[in-house]
Amino acid sequence: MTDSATDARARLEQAGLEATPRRVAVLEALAALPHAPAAQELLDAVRRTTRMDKVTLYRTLDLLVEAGILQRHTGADGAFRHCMAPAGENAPHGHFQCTRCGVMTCLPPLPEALDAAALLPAGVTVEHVEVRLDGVCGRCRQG
Amino acid sequence: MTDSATDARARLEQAGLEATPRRVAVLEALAALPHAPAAQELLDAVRRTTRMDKVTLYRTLDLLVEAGILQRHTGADGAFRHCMAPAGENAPHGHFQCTRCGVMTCLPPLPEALDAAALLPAGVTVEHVEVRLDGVCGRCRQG
DNA sequence: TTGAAAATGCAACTCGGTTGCATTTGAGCC
DNA sequence: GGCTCAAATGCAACCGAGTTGCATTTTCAA
Ligand SMILES: [Mn+2]
Ligand SMILES: [Mn+2]
Ligand SMILES: [Zn+2]
Ligand SMILES: [Zn+2]
Repeated sequence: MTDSATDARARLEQAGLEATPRRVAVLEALAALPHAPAAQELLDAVRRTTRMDKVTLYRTLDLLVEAGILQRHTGADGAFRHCMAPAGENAPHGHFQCTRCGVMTCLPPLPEALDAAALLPAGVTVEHVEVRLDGVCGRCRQG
Repeated sequence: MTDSATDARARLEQAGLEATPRRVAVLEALAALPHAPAAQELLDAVRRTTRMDKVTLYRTLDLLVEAGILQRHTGADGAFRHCMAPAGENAPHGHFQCTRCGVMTCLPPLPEALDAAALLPAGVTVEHVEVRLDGVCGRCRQG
């Protein structure tokens, strides 16, 4: 049993969720990827070790987002990406997405400047802040 | 001929695009809406005055975004929204989207704090900044 | 061991958006 | 006013991400 699997189990049980093989596999695959993958890429990664239907993946992602273990972000292409929520940390972070290869990478925590709710119309409540920088990554820019 | 139609024609011709009835109708409908609609809502609005196929709308939106007349933004639900790009202004603005009714509203120009490319990995080029605040709007919050 | 609840798989479906191709429109020209 | 040809539009079929309903399997507690 790898320690990443142990970590995955710990986070699941800590959230009161059953540590099933697919859920552990999803968390392990996600931890092994250096970026925030789309569902299809994550499914491919999981399937290298575990048989899983795409419906199960989508249901698992819903569950993990609901439990606060994962964060869901909107890609410039309209497809969702998921990344690990830093454990015990609640500072939101933004993402960079390459318009050529589509890879989305996590950025360090945002400056507080964004919390400036001064911009907001009156009477609204903000639950989530999404910041995405779109451009060309080093590799696609012919690095 | 309303002056909003005249404005629409002006912007189209200024961009070197033919001012066809559908294009003018799309720009007029968009200018009349107080927010950044999804394609279906925009199509409904246009159809109150003009017969238009959804494919024509999507092609028109592509064209207007390409010409810099419209901006395209990703909604929290994965569907795109479009809003008028302020003429002659290039400061990016963010959006607020209500998680209950789905309405997306434009916000005033962003503070410069976001341009802090200090957060970025080396070798990347940023072309577009997308900022979206998700929460509950005044009306849905039972105003 | 067994029974019920939860998790998973499979097929069919929805919805936003796209593609190919036939038809119509309209600006430039006579 | 009538041609001409490219651009614009409509229609049908399609695509991919994500969802729903329901049958089957797994898990865990009694
Ligand atoms: Mn992230
Ligand atoms: Mn806007
Ligand atoms: Zn790239
Ligand atoms: Zn609302």
